[in-house]
Amino acid sequence: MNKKNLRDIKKEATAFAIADAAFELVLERGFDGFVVDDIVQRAGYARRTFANHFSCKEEAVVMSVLSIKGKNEAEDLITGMPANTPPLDILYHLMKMRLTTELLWKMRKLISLSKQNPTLVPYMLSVMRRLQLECQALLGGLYSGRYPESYTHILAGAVFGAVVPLLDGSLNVRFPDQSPTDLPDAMSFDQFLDMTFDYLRKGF
Amino acid sequence: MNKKNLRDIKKEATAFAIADAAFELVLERGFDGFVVDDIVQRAGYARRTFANHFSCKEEAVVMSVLSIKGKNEAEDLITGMPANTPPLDILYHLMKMRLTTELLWKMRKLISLSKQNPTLVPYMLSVMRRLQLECQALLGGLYSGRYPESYTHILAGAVFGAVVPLLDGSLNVRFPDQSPTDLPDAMSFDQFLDMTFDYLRKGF
DNA sequence: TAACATGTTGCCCATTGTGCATGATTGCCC
DNA sequence: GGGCAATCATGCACAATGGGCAACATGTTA
Repeated sequence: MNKKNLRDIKKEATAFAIADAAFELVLERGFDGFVVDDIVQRAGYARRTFANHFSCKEEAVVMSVLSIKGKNEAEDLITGMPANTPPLDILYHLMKMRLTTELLWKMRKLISLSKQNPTLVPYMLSVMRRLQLECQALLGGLYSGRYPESYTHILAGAVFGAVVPLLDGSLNVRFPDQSPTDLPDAMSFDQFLDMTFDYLRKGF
Repeated sequence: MNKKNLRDIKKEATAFAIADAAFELVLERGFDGFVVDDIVQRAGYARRTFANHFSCKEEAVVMSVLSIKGKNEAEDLITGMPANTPPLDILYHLMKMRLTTELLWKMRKLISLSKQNPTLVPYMLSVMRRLQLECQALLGGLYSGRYPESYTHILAGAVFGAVVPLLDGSLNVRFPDQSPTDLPDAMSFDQFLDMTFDYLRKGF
């Protein structure tokens, strides 16, 4: 789609190699337990290369959630659906496809890290927005002309905006990797998603 | 409400003094045209104090939009409305009250600055989230018990999420301080807001 | 294959982040 | 009002970071 040059593939690979190393380190030592040199040493790159891809440690740590490959599957799903499927339904399946168990697990880890390190929060929001732009691009390409551009943008914004409250942990939601017995009074992530889309479908 | 100590008031004052100085400088010289020392020198504080309030230059620059006082008026508006007003309508008036012309003017400036300096984007998102949390708190306090907490959170998330697409300038919307003749084919911000709430009210 | 474009690296240094200690200001309780 | 506790602003010192520049390595294109 957007990436095809071998050069671009390698560039993306180094970025994710560094980001993954950063995520490993933050799990092992906590956010204050390592420096940029530790990241690039583990990933096998130079410190200067780090600055070519990320503006700070926070960004690298958080970007690792995007290294999870759910994008291609999402594209296949989209193209396989009836052409008259409403955008909201497309987006529902897109969310369930893109927000894999592994991605949500990483998210949950980053959420708990954000409690101790609030500097992570802006970059968490940034990652959510990246996911949103991905979905918008898929939606826009599929519905080009049939819906005004503002419609898909507002819809995607509302969907992701509704999910963002999970970032501060204020909602009692159990993520897919958590045991139901751990959080007996929490609703599951799937239930939360269904409820959210129900609101959006029927109106508030 | 949450702030009443003289100490807290002073602390908030220094933060906004620094943030306002940062915003002045970014308008005068562009984001790369000044350093933290320039900010604190203009505001009359020490560099160490800057670090007590902000984690980086980006954060200081964008936080200046929150220095605009629209919060108290918003609270008064809320308490003056009928008790059975639906949350969506409350939120509509809250948005029109809180997103003043001056705030939107600053936002537009920061949006154009973000084109040249993408590092600003995460902190722009963070500011939007701060505004969202403000509104959630007002809503939550007003409706405590009558609606589930998840409802107000999802609603506020959807509303602000729908507004966020304005941040990348992908939507052709004319801000209140712009002349209609400048952007003949753009919809006004008020029209955009009305359209957004119409979607949210009736469902997608 | 040759010219070109771009990613990676090392070097260098201005800028930044932060732990710690200190004085000044404010909150609180008697 | 007086005294103690909490915390804000500040200075210092030093590690950590960001980014310009130039060299080299690798992919791209004609």
